Amino acid sequence: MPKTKEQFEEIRNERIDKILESALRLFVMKGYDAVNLDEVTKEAKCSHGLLYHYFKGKDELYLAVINKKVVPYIKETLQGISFEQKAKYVIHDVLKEILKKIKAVDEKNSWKIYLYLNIHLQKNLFLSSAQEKMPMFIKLLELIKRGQEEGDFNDHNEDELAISLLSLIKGLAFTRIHIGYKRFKCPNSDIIMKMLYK
Amino acid sequence: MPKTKEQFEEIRNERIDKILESALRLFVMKGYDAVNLDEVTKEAKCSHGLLYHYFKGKDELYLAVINKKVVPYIKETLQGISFEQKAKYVIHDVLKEILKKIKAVDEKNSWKIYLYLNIHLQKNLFLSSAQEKMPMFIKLLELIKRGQEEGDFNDHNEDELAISLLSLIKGLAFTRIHIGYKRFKCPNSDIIMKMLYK
Amino acid sequence: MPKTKEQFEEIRNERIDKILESALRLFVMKGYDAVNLDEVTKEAKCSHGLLYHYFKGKDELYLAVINKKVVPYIKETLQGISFEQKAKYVIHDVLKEILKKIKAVDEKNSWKIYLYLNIHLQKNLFLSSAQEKMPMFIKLLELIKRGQEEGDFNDHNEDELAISLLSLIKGLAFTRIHIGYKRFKCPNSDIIMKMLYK
Amino acid sequence: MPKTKEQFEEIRNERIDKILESALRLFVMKGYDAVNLDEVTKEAKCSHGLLYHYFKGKDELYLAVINKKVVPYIKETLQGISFEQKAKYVIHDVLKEILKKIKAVDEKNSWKIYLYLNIHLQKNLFLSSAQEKMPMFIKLLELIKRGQEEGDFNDHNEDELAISLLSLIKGLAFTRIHIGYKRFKCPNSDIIMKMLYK
DNA sequence: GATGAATGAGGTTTCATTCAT
DNA sequence: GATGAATGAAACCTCATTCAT
Repeated sequence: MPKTKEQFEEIRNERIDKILESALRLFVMKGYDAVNLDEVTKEAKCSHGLLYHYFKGKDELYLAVINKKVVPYIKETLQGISFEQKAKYVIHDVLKEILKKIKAVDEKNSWKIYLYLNIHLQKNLFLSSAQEKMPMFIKLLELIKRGQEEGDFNDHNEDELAISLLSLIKGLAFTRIHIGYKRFKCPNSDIIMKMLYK
Repeated sequence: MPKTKEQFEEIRNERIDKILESALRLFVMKGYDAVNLDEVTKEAKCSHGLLYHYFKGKDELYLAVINKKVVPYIKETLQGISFEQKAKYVIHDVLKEILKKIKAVDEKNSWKIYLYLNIHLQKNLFLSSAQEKMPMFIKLLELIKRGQEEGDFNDHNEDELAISLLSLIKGLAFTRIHIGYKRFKCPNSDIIMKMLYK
Repeated sequence: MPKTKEQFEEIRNERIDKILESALRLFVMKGYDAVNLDEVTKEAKCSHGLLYHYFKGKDELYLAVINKKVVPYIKETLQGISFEQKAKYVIHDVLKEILKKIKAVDEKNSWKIYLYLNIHLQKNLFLSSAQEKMPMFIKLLELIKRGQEEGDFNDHNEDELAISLLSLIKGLAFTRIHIGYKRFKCPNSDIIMKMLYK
Repeated sequence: MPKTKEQFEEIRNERIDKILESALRLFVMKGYDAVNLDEVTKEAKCSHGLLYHYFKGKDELYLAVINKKVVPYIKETLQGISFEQKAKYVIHDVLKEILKKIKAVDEKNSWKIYLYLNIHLQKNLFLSSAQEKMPMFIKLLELIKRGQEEGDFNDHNEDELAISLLSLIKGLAFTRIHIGYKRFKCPNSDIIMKMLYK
C-alpha cells in the first residue's frame, strides 16, 4: 500500500528536523567554522546527498537553524509576557523567563538563547545582510528609556545598560553550556536587575 | 664569524612578536578554526616555513599567543592594584582597570581581555590540560566571600556572582570588538558593581 | 532510489583494489618514504579525496596493502603444501613455490614476497604493534628443528639457519625486482637447500 | 695565539667526519628518503649552514658517505686476503672476514657492509651513473668460474650463485642491524659455502 | 527521495636549500 | 669557517560540494 501524501510529508519533516537539531548542537558547541558536515550527517544519520537535498550548503543550513529553530523558540519563550506593564516589570519578566530556560536541565534551551544573542551582538558573517538584526536590542532600548521615564531605572546611558544586559545573558548561556549543568550556578534575576535600578 | 647570540636573539624575538601579534588579532576576530595560517604569515610578512620554524603548529601558535601575549598583559594590568584593601575596593579597582582597557581606542586591549576570559570560562579545547585554568576565578570567589563577610556584598551565592561578573565583562569585550570603537558604549563600573552590593 | 548495497560494494571494491595495486607497486619500488600519494592517485586514476575516503592516511594505506594484498597472497601461495611430510620436504616445497613466484614474468609476485619478508625481518616502523609479526619465522624454526631431529639437517644453530634462509630469499626478491626479469638468474632451490643439509 | 694550519685542518676534518658518521647511521637506519637533514645536523651538532658548506646537498652527502666511509672500509676489510689461492679459499676468506664484521658488537660494521651491497644490488638512484658499480660482482663471478674449473664448485649458473651469495649477505647485514646485536645469530660461513660446493 | 562515491580547492605541515652576517 | 634565520616548493590531509544512479 503506497503511503499517503501526509505520511510522506511527515517523514520528510522528521528528517529535516533531525538534521536541524544536530546542526544546532554542533554549531553551538564548536562554532560555525569548526563544524564539518560529516559530523552533522553522522549525527542525523543521513547521507551527504540528503543534507544537500534539503539545504543548499553550510551557510543555508546555519540560517535554517536560526530561522526554524532559534527565532521561533525565542518568540515562544517571550510570548506570555505582557508588554503593557511598567517597563521594569516587563524586563524583569523577560529576564526571569530566559534565566529559567538557561537553568533548565535540557541544554537545548541554552543553545538557542546563546545562538540568538550571538547573532544579535555580532557584526558579522555572511548572514549580516540576510538577517535584519537587532530588533530585540531596539526593543530593549525603548523599554529602558521608558523605565527611566517611569522613575525606576538609573540615569546611565541606555546603550550601556542594554549592552551590559545582553552581554551578561549571552555570557551566562555560554558558561552554562561549556561548564555543564551541575557546576553552573545561575545568578538570580534580582542580582541582574540591580544594574538597572536606581 | 657567526652572528652573536644577542643578535640572533633579537632578530628572533622581533619576528616572533610580529607573528604573535598577527595571530592574536586573527584568533580573536575570527576564532581558532576560521583562522588560516596563510593570513597570519601574510600579516606578519613571513613565510610558512618561518612560522613553523618557531611554532610546531597551529595549536602551539595559539598557546603561545595566550602565554606570551595575553597572560602577561593581564598580570601587568592588575599589578598596580592593592589587594590589602577591603574586598569591594579591590574588585572595583580591578573592574575599573579592565573597563578602562576595554574602552581604550587601541583595540588590542579588548582582544587580550576577551581571549583571557574566553579561556577561563570555557571547558575546552586542546589546551585544557596544558593550561592551569581558573586561577582568576578562584581569586574572585575569595574576594566575593570576603566582601560578604565585610558586610558590603549581598548574600547571593558567590559562584553565581562570580560567573555573572566574568560573563558580563567577556560579553562587553566581545561586543566592543565586534561593534567597533565608536558605537560601543561601555557601562560605568558602578552599574556593574551594583550586582554585588547589598 | 538509491543504489543497492551490492552495487556500492562493487564500485567500492574495484576502486579500492586499483588504489591498493598502485600503492603496492610504489611502496615496493621506492620505499615507504619516497612514495608520494600524488603518484598513487595518478596511477590509480583517482582524486586525493577518494584515497582519503577509503584510507585514513599514508600509514593506513600501507597497512592495507599488507593486509589485503600481501598476506593473503602468501597464504594462498603456501596453501597447497602438506606440512605432514618430513621437514626437509616441507621446506623444500615452500622454497620451490616461492622461487617459482619470484622467477615468474609477472613482477607482482616478487613485490609481495619482498614486502612480506621485509616486514618480517624488520624491527620497524609504525606497524610494529598493529602487526603480529614473525609467525612465519616461528614456523620455520620449528621445521628446522624437526629436520634436525629427523636427521636431515646439519646442527648449526636453528636461528642462524632461519635468518639466513629468509634473508637470502628477501635478497633474491629485491634483486629480481631491481635488476629486471631478464638479467635475473634465480638460483635453483637445491643450491639453497644445501645450507640446511648435513 | 692563533691556531696553526694543521690545527685548523684537523678541526675541519673532525667536523666533516662527525657529519659523515651521523649521515651514515641515518641513511642505513631510515633509508635515503626518510632521512632529513635536520636530524643529521642535530646528531652531528652542527648548523645547516656548515653542512652545506661541506656538501652541496643531500645527494652529495650520500655520495660522500659512500666514497669516504663505505668503500674505504670494504677495501680495508678485504686487503689482507690473498687472491693467489684457490678460488674456494679466496671466497671463504672474504666471507669469513665479512661475517666477522657483521657479528661485531659495533654496529657500524654492518652499516657499511649493508650500504655497500645495497648499492651494488640496486639498479637505481641518482648515483647510478656517478658510480661505476658492480666491480665486486664482476670479481665474484670470476672467482666462481675459477672455482668451478678447479673442480670445487657445483655447476649451477655462475650468475645465480653470485646473486644468491650477495643477497644473502646483504640480508644478514640488514637483519643484524634491525634485529639488534643480541638477538642476531649469525650463520657460520660453512653453511653459506655449501651453496657453492659440489 | 535517498545514497555514498567522487571531486578538487585549499588548508596544514615538512624539509631541502639559501643567505646575511 | 660557522651560525641559524628565512624561504618556498611540494608533501600530506580535510572538507564543502557535486553527481550518477
